Amino acid sequence: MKTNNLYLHADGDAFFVACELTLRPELRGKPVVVGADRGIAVAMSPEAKKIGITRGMPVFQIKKLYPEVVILSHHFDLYEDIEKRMQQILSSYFNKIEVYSIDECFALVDPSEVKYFGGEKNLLAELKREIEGTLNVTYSLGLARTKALAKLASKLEKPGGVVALLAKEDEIAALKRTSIDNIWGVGRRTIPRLKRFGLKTAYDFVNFNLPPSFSRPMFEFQRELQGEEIFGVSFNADPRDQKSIQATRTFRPASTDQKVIWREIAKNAERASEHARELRLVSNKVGVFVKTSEFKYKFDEIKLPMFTSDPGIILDAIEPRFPRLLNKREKIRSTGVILYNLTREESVPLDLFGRQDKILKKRIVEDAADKIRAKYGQGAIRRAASLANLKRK
DNA sequence: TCTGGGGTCCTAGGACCC
DNA sequence: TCTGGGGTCCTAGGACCC
Repeated sequence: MKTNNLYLHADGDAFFVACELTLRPELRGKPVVVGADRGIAVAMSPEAKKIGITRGMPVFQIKKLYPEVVILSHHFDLYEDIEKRMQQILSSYFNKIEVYSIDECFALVDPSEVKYFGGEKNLLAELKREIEGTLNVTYSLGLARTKALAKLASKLEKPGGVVALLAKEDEIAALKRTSIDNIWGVGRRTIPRLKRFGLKTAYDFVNFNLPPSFSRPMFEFQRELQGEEIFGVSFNADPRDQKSIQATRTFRPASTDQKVIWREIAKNAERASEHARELRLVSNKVGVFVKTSEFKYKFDEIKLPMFTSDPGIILDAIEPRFPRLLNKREKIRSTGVILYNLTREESVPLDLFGRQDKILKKRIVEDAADKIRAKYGQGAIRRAASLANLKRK
């Protein structure tokens, strides 16, 4: 049975800025940037884009070059709240939706639905009216035969665009208008490879005979753009199915001091394991990295002696391997800790000696610490390591 | 004093087994 | 004696995404 599914993609316009403006309407019409704490611009209002600010531009540079720009720091709770309400709106229209990221959703659109609204134009207009009326935030909408085409469609007339690609000729025109640099799934490594074959647009990509040396995802994105349904809309993932958790922080000034760097790693291990405990997940493999002031990464991976979310055990495992990430000459600007192989606590098999069991009991201590932090703030409790030095205990 | 932070999936190659 | 051909699991590293 051949169905004619359609896919909707909704993409928040300058989402973090738009969310901030719901609380600070007096800033509307001004150049506003949301900058990840003292770091780089992650979202820009159209006015800020117009004067030349781009994603990734360092905040210090923006301040210097464009003193008139308002720079806000981010508030993820607010964005998540608006995302949830967006999810509710979409759920009231469609049976199957997928929250792809904090500012993007997909929905599977049944053709009967389109009919019910009297055509795709009406459906999209109605949806847009409801979203913007309720949330006071604008989204660009794309409707097409596949996910990849819908995503391409929503990009075409950002911000605030509503683009339906139903007729074949519209689809072709849209592919021709999209540069090879802006294709979902084709990243910075692959773009130059494709350009070497003379490809310039998504249309060229769709009609290109990909050599087998390209990876599977590349073939899948290509077929999606050709109109073949490869990616379905998946129901929202349970956070407990998450496969990794990471915590990383940049610190200033960059340092070669082992104690300083270790303290940062300890803080990250605490934050990552706290997050794991919130989700009641445990890990048996940990990754640790440092980033030098030249932006060079050094990475190591360590198998843990058991499944755990205890920062003490995690730090004990990292400690002997830590010195080889450093050398005297290179300054370190940030560190990170990543927990892999996340497994639900309740599904971890107990080992022969019941060690695992003791670890889980030890969790109670950490839980108490988490509660205190929740009540009195992050600084209330810290492991000795993140306060002081290499010699813990 | 200069550039966040947090994720997923694929692949090639080695170990091991029959 | 002179080395086939699978399968599966794990790992490290790379590529992609927001």
